[in-house]
Amino acid sequence: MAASPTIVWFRLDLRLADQPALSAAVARGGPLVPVYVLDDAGEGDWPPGGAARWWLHHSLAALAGALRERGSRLVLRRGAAEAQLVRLARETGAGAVAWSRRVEPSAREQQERVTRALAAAGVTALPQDGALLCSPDEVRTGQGGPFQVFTPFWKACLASGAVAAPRAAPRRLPPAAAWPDSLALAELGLLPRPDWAGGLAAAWTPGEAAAAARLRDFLAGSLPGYPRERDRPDRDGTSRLSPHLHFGEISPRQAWRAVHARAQRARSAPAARGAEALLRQLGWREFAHHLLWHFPHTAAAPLRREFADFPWRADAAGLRAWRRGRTGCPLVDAGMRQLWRTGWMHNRARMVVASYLVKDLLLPWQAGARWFWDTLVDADLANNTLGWQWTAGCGADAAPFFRVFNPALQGAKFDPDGAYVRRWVPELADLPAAWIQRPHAAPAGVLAEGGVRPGRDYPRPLVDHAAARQRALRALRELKRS
DNA sequence: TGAAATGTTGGGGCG
DNA sequence: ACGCCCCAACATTTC
Repeated sequence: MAASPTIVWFRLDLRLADQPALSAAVARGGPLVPVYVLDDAGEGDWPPGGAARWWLHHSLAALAGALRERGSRLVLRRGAAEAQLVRLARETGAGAVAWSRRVEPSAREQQERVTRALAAAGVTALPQDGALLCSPDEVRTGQGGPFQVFTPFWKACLASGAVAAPRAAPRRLPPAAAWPDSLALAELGLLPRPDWAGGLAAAWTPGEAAAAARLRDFLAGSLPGYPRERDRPDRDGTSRLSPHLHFGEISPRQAWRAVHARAQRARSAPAARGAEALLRQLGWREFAHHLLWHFPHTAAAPLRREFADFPWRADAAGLRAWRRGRTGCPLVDAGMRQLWRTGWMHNRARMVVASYLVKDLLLPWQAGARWFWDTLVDADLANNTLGWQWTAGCGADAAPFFRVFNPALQGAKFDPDGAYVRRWVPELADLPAAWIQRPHAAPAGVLAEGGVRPGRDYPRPLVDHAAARQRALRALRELKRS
């Protein structure tokens, strides 16, 4: 008897190569029914934000195209995943649903609802691992608990066994005998209206093929210089793989193997160091997912409970200025405007703008996390949570709260010519490098020459950094006393 | 995956 | 030649 159809429920794994859910479905031997279900309610407090929805639209388009090339299709549905999947199983006679596990709290609840609904309908659930190198329950401390410090976590991860070879994409996918109804992609309503996504489209190409090309380009060019260049927002030295990894257009193990292979071929010390540095970044992604799995409350609340009472300020105008890149602090504004325009921000700039919001403005990290969630194409709940709690000093292995970034010094170190600021804050472009990171302190003649009238062409600083730093340290002492 | 304050050292100018 | 001071460079401590 021929095997019944299998539904491949695509989630954050929008690829065909090294796709465990797809492999599991193919292994069952029957026809495949690939589906994507847009289930905003199922994402709880964190449905994808505007930039991520734009990405998702184009990634789904790419996936649908790749499926068509293999004789299949992508069915699109909207609504509660459990209801849609059960309905689709009835429509197609599917006997099983395969998917890739996720670690986000809402996604876990959604998985449980789906599993129950499928069981009730007599359909087999085939959940798979594959979004991570180290499944969260696989690595444990000596005491058997979850890790809370990166380095031992990463060591345990590396020691937990060789990374399996990624699987190639199936050449042909057995089509359904009769295709069920599908929404048109546009009906998902993922594209912004009015269309503000021009900057995103100029900066990015979503989809599995583009992800592979991005990795190839990075390996061909930037890998040896990566350890130093990755810290320079004025250079193009990062991998830019983050949105591709978030949407699963490339698997961490594909990236891992490619980076390793490239470093071995090169047999050069810089390439080897570059490979190690990039893999370490993959490690932070693993660590973030490990933490969100074991501490699901941390997307909203600090991991270190004592920080729940931190005396944050309320300052709507300050928050607004930060969001729009009008704080009067050039490196912060450059980062925030790069984010707004392209849906992405250089990691060094992320640390600086985050430190500025949390410590200079003394605003809650959750407000920053929410803005990043809405504006980043790579918005990922685990990574975003780890990053913000790291900055705010309230997370696992976090920077101590008293570690306050000085934006002008960070600018001098990592954007020494001011090229990054010039690019994203053009009203400062004619200032000399010596003053571009702190125009508020520049002599009047320098400002006049550069065509900058403080408060008119460029905002005066919201806060004086030295004073703001002292205020932040006072707030920390206040917290410690209570 | 800081920065500022504070401490130490050592070379050179100078009386 | 010597002691003294200055200060840059570096190290350590503190937030």
